[in-house]
Amino acid sequence: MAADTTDNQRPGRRYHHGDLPAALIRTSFELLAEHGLAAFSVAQVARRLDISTAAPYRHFSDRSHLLAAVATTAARELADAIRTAAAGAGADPVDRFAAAAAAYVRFAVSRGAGFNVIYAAGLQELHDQALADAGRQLMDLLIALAEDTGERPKRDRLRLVENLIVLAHGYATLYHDGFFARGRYSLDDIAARASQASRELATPR
Amino acid sequence: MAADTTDNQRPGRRYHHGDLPAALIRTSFELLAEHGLAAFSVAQVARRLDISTAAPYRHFSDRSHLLAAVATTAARELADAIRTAAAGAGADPVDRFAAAAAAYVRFAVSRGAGFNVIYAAGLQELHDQALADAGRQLMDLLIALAEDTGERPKRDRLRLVENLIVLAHGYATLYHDGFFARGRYSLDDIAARASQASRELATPR
DNA sequence: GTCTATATATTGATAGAC
DNA sequence: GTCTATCAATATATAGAC
Repeated sequence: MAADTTDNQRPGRRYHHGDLPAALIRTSFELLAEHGLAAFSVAQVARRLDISTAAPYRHFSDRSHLLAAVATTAARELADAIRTAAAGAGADPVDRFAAAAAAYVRFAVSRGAGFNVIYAAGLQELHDQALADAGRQLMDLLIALAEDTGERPKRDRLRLVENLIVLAHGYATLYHDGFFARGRYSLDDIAARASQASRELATPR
Repeated sequence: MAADTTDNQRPGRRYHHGDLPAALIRTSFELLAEHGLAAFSVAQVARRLDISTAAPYRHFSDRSHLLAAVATTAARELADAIRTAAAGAGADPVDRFAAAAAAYVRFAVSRGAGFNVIYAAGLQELHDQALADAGRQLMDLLIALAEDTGERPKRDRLRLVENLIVLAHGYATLYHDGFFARGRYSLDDIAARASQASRELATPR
């Protein structure tokens, strides 16, 4: 893959940052949204910030620890986005549940980070408490939204949460990977589809 | 990432193949199932086959053309698997539709290739006719299965196909990425969940 | 805290011997 | 058709100068 023109390393034009850790996390989101988790590299983050490739390692011991910080931020911001969407969807629990699915799709596509990053395989081994807590709170939020949609056995409630996650993540992933590109769907279209399918699954019958 | 112990390159133990192109495709599926599309490399395929890294390029001009051959095989075999599953599910169109979702999940997880590979962004630019045909036939099969489930406007039928794809691909992807690992779900559990959700969305209400 | 420079690994891909 | 050898990129990560 050719380097972005904005990532060219030009010695002599480097500069210092007031808050490099925050800048690293912010730029990581940009690259995740553009190229996905698989293509994420510390070196590319550094290039885009016009700093040396060594600089990030002063603040994060390795690639995984930077990604863990990104994942923690993502989990918190995603939970906020879902809370805001649910609050704006009114009083009907099914409306709120469906709004959560749309919010997930928009967040995952625009920021490049969803459950794949928050629960990424390599990050669980770090036993990062902040990440574990943020992930847990995100799950608890989704479970609460599912429970509100109707009386169900606990197992069915959990499966409803699972359905929302899979639908929203599936739409976001396939959209990012270009599967829907030839259909000329916009991000709003995709979010609406995930939302509608979640609504149908959540509606008692 | 450390190389697999089975991928160690040991000069002196190399051998020739009767049908290297077929072996390359077969081994590519193995690596896709283990590490996913993002980690796929021609070099690793060669290492596992105990051949030089140059050998594959006698049969496929570059990485993309090898992947296109893999994707074409995947599309055909996936369509076969779905046809077989539908045929074994009986006469009820909803049963057949649900069986297709389960078949997709099993295929995508066990072979490492689903819509993400068949419709991978980089492969569309090759304008490979065999791949395009195989992908089209796969889609036509899913559309036919969706149409059989009930009278619907064309737009709703297409969205039902889309829902199946997203659900099945989402379950397969998140399972492969380890999201369901801590829940101790088996592949059969995951396939059943994708199937059940597809069934609910396909059931007229 | 950031830089330069470096060590090491892996990749995609090619040239030329056999 | 396969091998050896090699090149240019790119990656992670570290040592030591400033």
